[in-house]
Amino acid sequence: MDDAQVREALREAILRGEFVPRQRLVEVDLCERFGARRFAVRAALQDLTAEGLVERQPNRGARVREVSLDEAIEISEIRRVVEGLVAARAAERLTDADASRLKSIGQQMRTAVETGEAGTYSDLNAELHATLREIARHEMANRIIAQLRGQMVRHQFALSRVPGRSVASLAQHEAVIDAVVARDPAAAETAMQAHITSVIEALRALGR
Amino acid sequence: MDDAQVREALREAILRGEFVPRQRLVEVDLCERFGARRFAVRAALQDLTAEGLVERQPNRGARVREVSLDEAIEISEIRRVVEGLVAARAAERLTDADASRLKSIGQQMRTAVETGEAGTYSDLNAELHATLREIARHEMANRIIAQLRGQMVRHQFALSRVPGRSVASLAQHEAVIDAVVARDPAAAETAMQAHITSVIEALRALGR
DNA sequence: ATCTACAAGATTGTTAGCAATCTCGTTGAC
DNA sequence: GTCAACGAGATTGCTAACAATCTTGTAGAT
Repeated sequence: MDDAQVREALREAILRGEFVPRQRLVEVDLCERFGARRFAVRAALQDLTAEGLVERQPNRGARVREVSLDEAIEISEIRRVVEGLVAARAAERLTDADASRLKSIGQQMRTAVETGEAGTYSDLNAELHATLREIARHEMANRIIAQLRGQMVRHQFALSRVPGRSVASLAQHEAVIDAVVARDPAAAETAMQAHITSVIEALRALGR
Repeated sequence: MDDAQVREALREAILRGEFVPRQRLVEVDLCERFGARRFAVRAALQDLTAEGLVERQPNRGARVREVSLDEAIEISEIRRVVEGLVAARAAERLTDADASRLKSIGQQMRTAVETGEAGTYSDLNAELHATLREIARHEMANRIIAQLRGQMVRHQFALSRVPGRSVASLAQHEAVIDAVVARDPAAAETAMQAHITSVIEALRALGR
């Protein structure tokens, strides 16, 4: 396994909770776990450190970096403005096929909420956001969002378990879809920002 | 010199134009240039690759990454929303001392434009943006802005040489200062976004 | 029982050198 | 003259091993 593969595998392992915040990431253990040599493991650790998923201290090795609630809120504030930009741009670039697709996702989300399928809703949530990014085709925004997402996974999990969260977010997602499909960039941006403001508020409520 | 020092030195060298876009960054030459061993140079190259300043291809080494005009425009679009967030937050968090400082910078900028000191204006421009970031204290925004800045330096240089650019931007900067000092977050955000929209337009004009 | 000192083991940081790959220049064929 | 093949040199990728640093457990003193 080369360093890019280790990096991908380790990132996924962290995102899925196999390695938890503050956990030591011992090189020799990672070599065994991923079937790689130290060279590749060290390179992967360096990259994941640059990404903010891992922290390293000289002579003391690497740990999964813990993202505080305050930091999660700041990250969400950045997401609010950047995903607002994405939504606005999607509204500008939308094709008819895109519109159909967004409507379809919206309908599936409503069904998932009505039938109480939280996992499906969560998947569709991710799919909606990804679709907007595809439509918008703003490379730099995509890069930033991808990077920030890795750091938020734990808090997102916590949020998804808040009762009523799906119901609340459904209306917001639908508003985003409606505005984008209406090809109204300003409304799309506003709707997306309102949605993520609601995420921020829910995060703040977690801290109380 | 350790890898952090090489990274800083190499970043600075790239930003100041010692190494130009597309230029090969040969490890052994960098070792000599920075008085470092290959280990440190390779680590620095890896980090600067993650930062987007350098690109590396397997077995073919590293080059200074060229940032296209299109990418510069996308970067500026991100800056527009993120620096808008910073301006709004600065407006919320401003102290009286902060206000005095911003006003002082604004006055110096006006003087620089009136006396035709483009270099001074450019420095003050950077200082204004940095001061807003200090006031806002949004760690994640600062990180993103710092990273994007490194990638924009070449296009910023091109912009600063556009005749009349300083005069045009002075009014915009003053509008930002006024809104922040007035503790009006929405106006601050709008003013900052208008300023960077103007940057984006100037960038687009460079391509024609 | 608690605290300190020390040594052993664990782990990270780095080196020197070799293997692998690419680039470029030269030569020969057409 | 152009193009292809080959070899030498340049450069990157990686290894094995050693040095440096930290952590933990044990023994001894109080």
